[in-house]
Amino acid sequence: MNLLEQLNPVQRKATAEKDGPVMIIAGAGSGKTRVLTYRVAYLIQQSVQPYEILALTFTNKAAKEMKSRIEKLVGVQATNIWAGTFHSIFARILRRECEALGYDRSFTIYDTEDQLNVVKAIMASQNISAQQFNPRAVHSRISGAKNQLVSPEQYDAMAKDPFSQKTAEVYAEYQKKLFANNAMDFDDLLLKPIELFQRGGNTLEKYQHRFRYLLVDEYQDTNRAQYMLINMLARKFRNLCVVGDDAQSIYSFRGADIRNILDFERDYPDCKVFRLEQNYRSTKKILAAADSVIKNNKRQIHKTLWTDNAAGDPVVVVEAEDDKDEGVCIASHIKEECAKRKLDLKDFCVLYRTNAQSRSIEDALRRGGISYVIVGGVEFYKRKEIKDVLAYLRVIVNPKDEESLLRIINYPPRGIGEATIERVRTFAEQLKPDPITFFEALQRTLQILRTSSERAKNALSQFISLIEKYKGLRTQMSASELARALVDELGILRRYKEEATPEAMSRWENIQELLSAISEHTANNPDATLESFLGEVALVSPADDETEGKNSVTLMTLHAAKGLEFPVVFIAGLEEGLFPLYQAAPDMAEMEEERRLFYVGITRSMTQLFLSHTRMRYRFGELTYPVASRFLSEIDEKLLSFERSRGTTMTVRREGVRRERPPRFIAKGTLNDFTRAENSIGDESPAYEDESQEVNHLHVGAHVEHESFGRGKVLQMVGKGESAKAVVLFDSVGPKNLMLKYARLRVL
DNA sequence: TGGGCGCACCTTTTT
DNA sequence: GGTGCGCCCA
Repeated sequence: MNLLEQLNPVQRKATAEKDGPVMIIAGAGSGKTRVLTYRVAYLIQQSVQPYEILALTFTNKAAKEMKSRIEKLVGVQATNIWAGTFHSIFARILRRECEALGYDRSFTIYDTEDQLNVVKAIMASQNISAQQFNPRAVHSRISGAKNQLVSPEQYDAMAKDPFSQKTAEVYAEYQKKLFANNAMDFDDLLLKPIELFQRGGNTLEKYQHRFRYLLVDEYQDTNRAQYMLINMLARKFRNLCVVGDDAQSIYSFRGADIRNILDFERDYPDCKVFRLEQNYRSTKKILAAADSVIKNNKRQIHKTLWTDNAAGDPVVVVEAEDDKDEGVCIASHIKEECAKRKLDLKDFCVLYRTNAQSRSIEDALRRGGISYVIVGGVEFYKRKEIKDVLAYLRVIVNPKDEESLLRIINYPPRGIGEATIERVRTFAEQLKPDPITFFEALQRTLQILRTSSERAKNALSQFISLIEKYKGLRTQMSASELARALVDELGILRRYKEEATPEAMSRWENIQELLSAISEHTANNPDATLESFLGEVALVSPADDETEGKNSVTLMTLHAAKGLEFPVVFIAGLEEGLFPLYQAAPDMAEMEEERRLFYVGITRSMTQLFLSHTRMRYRFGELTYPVASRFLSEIDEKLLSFERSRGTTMTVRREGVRRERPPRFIAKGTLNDFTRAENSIGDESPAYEDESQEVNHLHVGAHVEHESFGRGKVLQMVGKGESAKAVVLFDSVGPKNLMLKYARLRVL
């Protein structure tokens, strides 16, 4: 098969430029992934060994997609290519090499929550007031410093104001703590390899030879550390191909440095630059809209996107009454377009700036009977019950992981309280300067703790033997068997089952799902271990979830949408303050990034684009009256058609009451008064009374309908009178615990 | 020691 | 509107 014949002239040239530095500026929808995959296939065709190729992406999804597309072109050889996210590739390298840096191979990867806990613990131990200095802000500074390759010492030297000085103290301690815990955070996964490569010896050379051909996707989103890594690896053979689009750089909040792409030609004066400017995705009007927006940004690489596609329909701007109405408008447009253009639900996607916005849209879709999937949202592996079980597994694998140890030492409750933990701490302190891990301290405390209660002592010794037991079992059982045995012994599932509340039931299910995930991992990988599972889990993102195959509307944040395309796209919440999002005064650089984000959103769309904003929106629990986004006025008016909803599409009776009163009412009091008054209106309305009567006839097994959750079955009744509750298993959302007083259930 | 309740703060966006 | 944290009581 001649690969090159299937490409347009520029794509072909970019693909066939086998050696030396290459930069491909790939506009939205210009076949970027195609070029990347063909390039890899071409390299292999030109006798480059697959294992000599390293392809770096930002999401697991992108890596997977690339791999499977390459496999289609070159067959099973593709499995030998190293393709993955920066974090997963370098984690893999670190597992092999970290002993040179003093870590064990079983190091734990800390997620954001773990990182924040460490910061909080350090601040507490250093008597830094969490009131005065926000731990989140401290953590974010630390992470920022790490991304910029600023060491604790350097940070300290630059710290002028009190906040920075405190941060410097915490930063230094934080690094020590993580090392002592044999743990790395996300930033370490990039920093430590740099450290490793800079140490001298032949490690760097080894990997330079190993990865003779480097490809980097989304180069515009690389941060300082990633930039360093790429350049270190590429220095020897200079076969570096980066692909990116400065107009789609949307991760500077995470340390991405747009200069990396803008300065590539300076870094590699002999580089070949190719521009992919033909867009194969969108209609002329959509492309023109995107262009009219992005040209308001000052700093960008010049390029002109064009397309042979049809002119297409105008972009529709929808003004909705409020956030609920916005959802309803979206739902009705979806139905309408579905019928008119013979589209499937999977052809639609709804994008928003913040996750919080999904709620009202979900409600509307649910009521409209439109099935949907959310990409992202609450991450499975961040749920409490999952993190609890994972903490056990982590401690079994890496007993130095104090963070996880503290999480489970008294979970499930076994009578080891703060006092006992404090006693162990003091004991460990006494042993200075001979540092021992917290787990070792626990073991030794047993021998010397005479003062503490017999109960605490027993609890401690049981806990320790439990951990020891499973550490021993690791060699005799598969990861999944061990996890099942552990969960069983802990009685977590039983506890949740007995609790029988909807939350507990959902937690129960999640743990089951976790166990299946471990089984699946064990089944899929011949050399699967607990470590390999934990390592993988630490780096998955919710955007990696499989959503394909389901015929549903896709809901996600604009950030999550990068790299995807849909025939019909809705972008919701185009209001000043929300999109562009700002907290304080909007700053120029941030505004340009917001604009690029909007550009990314627009260019996801193939044939139809809807942009919506509202006249009223609930934010932070309060009603606000937003102004339409400046981005809307940046689009050439000739490309737009306007539409206004009067909100009459709303069908629920309670809203009917509210609509008669709104702003006039507010003028008389504060917003809080309004909120309260509004509730009492609802509570006293006859419609509500009627329904609550009906509820009295509820019984277990009854089929009911809820205004937003749809149909369900009553599993359990709890309490009486005012505080009566029902556990209802809904077809759409699963189990829910509802106060009968408020939930207006209709018996079917 | 643990659990329950009420309040404050909140929210970008993600590996 | 939700979650995490701190306080108070059994």
